[in-house]
Amino acid sequence: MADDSFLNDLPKQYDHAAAQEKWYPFWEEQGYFHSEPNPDRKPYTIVIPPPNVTGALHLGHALNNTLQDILIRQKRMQGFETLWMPGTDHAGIATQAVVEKRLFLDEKKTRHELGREGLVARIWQWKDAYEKRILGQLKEMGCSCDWQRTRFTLDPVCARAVRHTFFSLFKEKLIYRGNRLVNWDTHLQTAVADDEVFHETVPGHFWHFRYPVIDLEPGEPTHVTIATTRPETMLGDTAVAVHPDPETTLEGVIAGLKDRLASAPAKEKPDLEKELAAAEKRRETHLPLLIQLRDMAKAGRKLMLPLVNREIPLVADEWAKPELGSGCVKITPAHDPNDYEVGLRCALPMVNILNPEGTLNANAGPYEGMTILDARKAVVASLEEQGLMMEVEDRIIELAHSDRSKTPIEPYLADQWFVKMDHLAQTAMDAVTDHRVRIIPERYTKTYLDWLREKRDWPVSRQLWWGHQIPIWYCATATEKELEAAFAGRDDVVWYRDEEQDQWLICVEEEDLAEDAVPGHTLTREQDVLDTWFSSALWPHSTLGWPEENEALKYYYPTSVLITSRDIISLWVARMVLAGLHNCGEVPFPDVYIHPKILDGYGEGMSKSKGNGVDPIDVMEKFGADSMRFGLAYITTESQDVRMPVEFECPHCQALIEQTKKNRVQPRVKCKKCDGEFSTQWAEKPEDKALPRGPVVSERFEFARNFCNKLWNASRFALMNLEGYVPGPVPEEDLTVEDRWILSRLATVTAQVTDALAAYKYADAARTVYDFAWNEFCSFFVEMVKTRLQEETSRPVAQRVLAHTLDTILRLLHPMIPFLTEEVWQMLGKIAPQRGIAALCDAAPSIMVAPWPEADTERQDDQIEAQFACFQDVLKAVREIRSRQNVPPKKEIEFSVRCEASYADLVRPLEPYFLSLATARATGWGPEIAAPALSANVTLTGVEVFVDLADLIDVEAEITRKEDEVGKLEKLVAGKKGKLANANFVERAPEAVVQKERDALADLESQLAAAQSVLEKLRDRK
RNA sequence: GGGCGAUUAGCUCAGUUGGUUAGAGCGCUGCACUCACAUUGCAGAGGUCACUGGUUCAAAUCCAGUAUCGCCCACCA
Repeated sequence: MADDSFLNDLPKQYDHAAAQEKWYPFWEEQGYFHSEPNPDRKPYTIVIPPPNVTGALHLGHALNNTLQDILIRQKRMQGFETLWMPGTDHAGIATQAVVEKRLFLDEKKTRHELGREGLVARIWQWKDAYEKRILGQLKEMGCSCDWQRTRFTLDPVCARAVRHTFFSLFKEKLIYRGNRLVNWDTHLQTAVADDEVFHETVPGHFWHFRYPVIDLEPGEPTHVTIATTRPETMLGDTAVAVHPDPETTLEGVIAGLKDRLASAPAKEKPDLEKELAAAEKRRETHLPLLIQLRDMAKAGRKLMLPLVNREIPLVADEWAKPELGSGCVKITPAHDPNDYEVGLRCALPMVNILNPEGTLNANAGPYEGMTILDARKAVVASLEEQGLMMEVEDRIIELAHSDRSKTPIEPYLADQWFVKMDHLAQTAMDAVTDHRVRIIPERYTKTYLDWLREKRDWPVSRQLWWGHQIPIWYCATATEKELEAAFAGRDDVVWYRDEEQDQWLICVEEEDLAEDAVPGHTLTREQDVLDTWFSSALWPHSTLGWPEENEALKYYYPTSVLITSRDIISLWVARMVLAGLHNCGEVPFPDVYIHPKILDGYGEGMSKSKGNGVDPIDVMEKFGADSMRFGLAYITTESQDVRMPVEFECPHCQALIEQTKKNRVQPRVKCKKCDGEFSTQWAEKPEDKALPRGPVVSERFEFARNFCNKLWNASRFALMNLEGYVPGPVPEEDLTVEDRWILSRLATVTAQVTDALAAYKYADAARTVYDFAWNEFCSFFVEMVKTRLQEETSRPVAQRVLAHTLDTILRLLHPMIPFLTEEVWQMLGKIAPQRGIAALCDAAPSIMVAPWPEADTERQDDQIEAQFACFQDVLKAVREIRSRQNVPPKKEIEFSVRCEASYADLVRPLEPYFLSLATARATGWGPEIAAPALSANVTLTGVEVFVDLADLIDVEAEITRKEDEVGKLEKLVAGKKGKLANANFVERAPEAVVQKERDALADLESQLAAAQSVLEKLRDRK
């Protein structure tokens, strides 16, 4: 006898917190998350996109990880040996920046006061704290990662992979060092990548000033005028450029404008005309001067750079646009990307005027030591003093800022390390074009290929302390012979001569080199660390222990799918593909699924800096992990990003306060309902921090919470009614119509959910099972089974079908709703340990390891489904009449149905259910049924439902309703008639479509006739 | 500047290869709480599918253009 005492204590509402606390540790103890290579099963592997240890997870992470766990759990149930590899990313610059910021805020200390070791130790502490928090959040979400394999991009296993990769790229000469212009973050004192730079518009000025011409000859201009938004950079100017062919270029511009004007729409013409007039005027005013200057440039003439009194050449270069400004442009190769290119083309010296921390260096002469802004003021003042300053315009400037420190970026010349991309990029492109890697949705392949096509070399060095230090040692003094002697017999050391710097670059594969590794010489190690993406690029194989040849790597690599967001397709996905191909000779994954982005109610991305970010922990506390997961899966459609309006929840009265662009950046917000105040993430002052915190939540998860609760209660009903359950096969003839209907639908739904998940159609899977569980299982099957459970004879079969159907629904939902399904599974196992209709199965000890349902296609029965649909139609008609006639719920009514005899035969077996589902009793079925004298009526296709309510009926209401119905039907009939009267349609449309329309017309006409006849009767009786 | 995507009910979204009277959830209206569930049930109202053209017997769906919004990439002395 099963112990079912727990049934008395089941709460009416699903207690998500209790279930989560109970089952996650259980799964862990059972070792279900852990995977080992198993030759008897196929592997299914996902590596987590490692979250940055900079902070806690946000809702985007919750979505990303939910989608991964859904696949992992499903595949595990399908019998794959599943590995979900978890881990975190050290996120070099981002993490160092937050820790430095904290250090300064809390202790007023800079990293220089702590030193490299001290700071790195602090960052490890930070990492430990946040890694714990991140992994904790994943566990709370129910993620079934193999925690025993947890990796960190900076741990020894990953470090070894980084060293080996760097070494082999260096050996193949795919890594080089060069003096290049980089985006310099003067605050963090490091180069940052292009993608770590954002632009912000700020008000600024556009200064026009002039440089004197040296050795002036008669008829020549005394000065050359140039303009800039950054006048202090003139200290680093090494030339002024003018276009080599201003005549043709200007003519070209004018011709182009004329062409455009000819074909432009009227509303753009005035602007174009203005532009053309300006260009033509310029031909008169500027061109002669530009030609003269060009000739002077070709003659090698020089200008005097004021303030620092340096002679600089006038050069001819196409970068100077004759149609813009004065037509001349100052060239500062060390501090501007375009000027840098000009500098290379014209072999100009590159004068760096900046110190790493953003002050001016000795090259700036009298301005040495000043900050950029101070120098700017001083330079402007000096130029004015010397009468060289012309006009000053106000101008809005798009200023580059560092994403990490939020301070302005300075273009800066520095020694940097690069990975040569031409060949590597090509391999990554080929992998996608020949479909070894498939990107889903497909449109993102364009993003991927477009970026790779540029094949821009990848700058991989960062002047940071937190990261993989570049394994290069420098030696300027040794000879090649000495190196050969020192590293004789070692194939883990290679060296090249750096001609630019006149020194040896020595790279070693694994062990660090000692200072005195080359006798008689001192080696110094490169201080820079590698770009974070360098280690992330190796993630799919480094986590499996590469370069070590081990069983896990062989078994799990390549992984099965990568699930990520679109903003890192180029940064990460492309680099993983090329690194995987380079290191392992195989793509890292055959599929890349790009999921939607979660936006707020204004259509903006969520971020901490906007204050609209939702913390998954808050969502789970309010709705439960199951609801969050289901809600996220439900919105994951292929086509679209998703808007999720967010609200503050008042901690005093739980009222929801709409988030506006205004209040979401305030440190405190007042509740509109209870007037209580609460703090937000912006609270910094003690008086704000003292207030209770108002979490940012979204009501979008409510429907999922309701669904979970519905399931919980349906399960509760089933459990409470399985008393005396005896397992056993059910003979086919014992199945009722509703049994066969639900089993048919169950087979279809099982197939649909399985197919949807295989195609990454999460929303389809979620919607399908939601509709089935709620609208078919709960609303019909459970309701209908109630009466059968009351009777001894029908009870056993009813119980078996009920248990089996619930069992299958639970398994279909488990990947999305893991905790609730396990909770019910365990209870169901106690009462009904063996389940099934034809063949019996012992319930698995956990739903996590239960087999994924197979669609029982033999049970799919269109006829039964059609029969059931008829029943549902009539039931709905009866309910509608009840409702619109305001019949009290407990009052029993009678109805009759005029229909074909065959229709009557279909529905009659289900006749008793009209009583339990609509408190209604059928008095007659068939073609001979006559309309009662006074009736409420619903007309269906070939079917009329009558309720004789004699003196209770609200005749007036029925007349109005019927009139509306007749009007509507008349319109439809007219529409159809028109369509069929169109010879074109009848001739050209496929016969089947035409026939369909004819049938529809006939049907509508009969409905109309029926409705009219009822209406007439009602009018007569009035 | 280049590319990608979106625009369907008050809100958030579905809508297969063009083909019945365009759907769901929330919200709204009415009715109903001993009987699994009020986080519920039953019923109802609510849409010129952004706009303008085109293709077609037939367009929410295909094509072109316009408008608005979002995202990515590049660039701006």
